[in-house]
Amino acid sequence: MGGALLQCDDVHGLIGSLRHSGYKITQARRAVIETLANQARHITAPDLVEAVQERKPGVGRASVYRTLELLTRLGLVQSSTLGSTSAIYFLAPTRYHHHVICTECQKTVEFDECVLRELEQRLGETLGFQFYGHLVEIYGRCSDCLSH
Amino acid sequence: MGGALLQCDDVHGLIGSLRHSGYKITQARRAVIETLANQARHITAPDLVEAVQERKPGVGRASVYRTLELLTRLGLVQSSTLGSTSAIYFLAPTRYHHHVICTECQKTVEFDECVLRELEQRLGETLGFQFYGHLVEIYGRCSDCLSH
DNA sequence: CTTGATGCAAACACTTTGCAACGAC
DNA sequence: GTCGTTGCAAAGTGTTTGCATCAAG
Repeated sequence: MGGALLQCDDVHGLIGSLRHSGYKITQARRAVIETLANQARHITAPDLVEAVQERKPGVGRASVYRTLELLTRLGLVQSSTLGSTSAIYFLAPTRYHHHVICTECQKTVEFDECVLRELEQRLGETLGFQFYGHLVEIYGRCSDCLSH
Repeated sequence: MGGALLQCDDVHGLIGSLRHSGYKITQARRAVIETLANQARHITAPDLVEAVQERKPGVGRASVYRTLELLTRLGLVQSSTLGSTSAIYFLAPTRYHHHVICTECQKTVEFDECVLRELEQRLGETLGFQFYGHLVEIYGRCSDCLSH
């Protein structure tokens, strides 16, 4: 299927990025990247540890966490918690407002515009879901961090 | 400012929902709800514990976690981790695809459509950000769970 | 060879649970 | 008065760190 090619691209691209930034391409890092690229979907760190060790026994827990930290710092991987270690909670939105987040300094800016209403309606009809909210976060680097 | 009114509405609305569902309105629950409504932004559980205890000393850590679990189950609060206890990680999207998530059975459906490109461009210009990705998750209940 | 990266184990942080006591209704 | 809820403390998970060793470049 098409997925395989994409995964392959992902793996090469990520490894290239690491190498280009001067990081060594180790067995542990390679295994983490391959495993991540293999995921259809989000994965938690503990699940990733398990999956990585299945693919390449002997890789240590800590290396998985360290690789995750590295890839996130380089912007190659994203987490849903803005760098904090635990989940983030927020009131289910009654009015939609979302966040623009600088992944370097964690500065955030709210924006109110919601472009998802129409999409939500359409998806709901197609999939038979009843929706009550959504999370939209846009990641980037702010002007301050860009100028460093 | 307008925020205060909104917060007030939030608090009353949430407490009403709880009461309506037959849950008792306790000091601990009230403190958690007020604190949440007071947040400009996301908050992690540990930070929430601290903030709640500042507002109302004596409230136990466990009650904060239990209230968070309750509110999330009722759809009044959302977390960014889809119910899992730890952060979720994913490759920074090169092609945009997002997820529709049933918060009851955790079933997810991908969709490719991305309506955020234009918004992203506009926001980038306004705010001086350079973006490299975004997270979009739409929460609801799937047809199976709706029919139970 | 050199030095960054690793695996391990111990420390630390976060979350959940059991239970006696309490307080919302 | 009843029973759902609480606070506490202990147990259970998840994450980070120090350090001797290893292996990528």
